[in-house]
Amino acid sequence: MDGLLTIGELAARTGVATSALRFYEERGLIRAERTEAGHRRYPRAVARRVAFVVFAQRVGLTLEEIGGELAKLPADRPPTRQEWGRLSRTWRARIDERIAELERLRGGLTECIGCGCLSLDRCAILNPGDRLAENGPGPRLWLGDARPGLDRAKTGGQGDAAAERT
Amino acid sequence: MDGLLTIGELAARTGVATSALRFYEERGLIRAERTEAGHRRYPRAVARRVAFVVFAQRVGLTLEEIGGELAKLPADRPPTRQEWGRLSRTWRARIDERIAELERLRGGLTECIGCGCLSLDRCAILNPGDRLAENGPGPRLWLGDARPGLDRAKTGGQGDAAAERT
DNA sequence: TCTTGTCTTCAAGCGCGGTTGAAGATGTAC
DNA sequence: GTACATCTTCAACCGCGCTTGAAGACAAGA
Repeated sequence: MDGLLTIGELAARTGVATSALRFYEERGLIRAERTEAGHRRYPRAVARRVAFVVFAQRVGLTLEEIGGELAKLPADRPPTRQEWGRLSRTWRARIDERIAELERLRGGLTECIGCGCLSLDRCAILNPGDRLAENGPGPRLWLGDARPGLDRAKTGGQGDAAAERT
Repeated sequence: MDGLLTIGELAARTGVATSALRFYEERGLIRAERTEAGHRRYPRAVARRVAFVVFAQRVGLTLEEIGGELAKLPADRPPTRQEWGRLSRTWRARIDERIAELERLRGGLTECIGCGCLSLDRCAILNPGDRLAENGPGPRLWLGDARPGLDRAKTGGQGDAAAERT
């Protein structure tokens, strides 16, 4: 044991299933050395990367985005303070955005919905500025498009999804 | 026009694609009357339900959960203050939880990760209490299981997903 | 009347993030 | 040397939240 972990050991340490680890590798998020027999061997630093993936997912990033972030970090050593500093600033911003939105929604629970105005036309929360009908897609406007990625509670389909109505 | 909307009109008003509206109907979230020819006709109140769905998705509920919530509300009239009061209390709690988690994660950006301890074993944020390895599943522990549903950034698979490692 | 647009159903497909299972190689403990 | 656990790849499948497309009915204006 050169400080190298088998996939099972890494799974045990990180709490991430082996199938997920292989999946992450396929997606380029982590990498493994191989034994002669073709078995994966993970340097310890990989555990940090896996932890990073889990953390980032929890924050609300997609695996693709996480891959992009990971590409900025060294694969084989802990990141420097500076490297982390850059990264965490971006993340912090995204988290703040999402929190702000949740607070806005929470406010809507009493102010807008509570007052019965969930009738849509007048509702500033559900219908921010009446740009709605003109804009095309639709739910994307409130749901995802404005903030592509964060929480990705619904970046939904794939293409533009330009709805059905002309 | 009895105050009844066609599916296209409802789509235009709500910003939700007709395909999604049919999908919601299939899932029991909304209902439509039918013309002789079988075309859908929506009472105006349905627009409120659709708005509700969008709002709730944004908060982070699944369609199934939203169906449950909608079942508690009248289909044909605006909800009373009391009805809204009950509902919004539960929601507020969920939003608060999610915000709290995001704040915790944000804190981790500097306190835990920033200090380099993303080495997993000592990390209080990634590894809340070391119950991790014992508990079975794994990522579910941090990711979804604790808070089944909210934000559902990852309630992931279906069953228990008891990983691969014994 | 004819054309164009909107509606219907039904089946299939997509992106995401994996899991499951089969078939086989390898490693380890007794 | 023989079990039995762990590993490999590969293909298929899952749940979620829809979208897309085909094939056909219906509606409204010129």
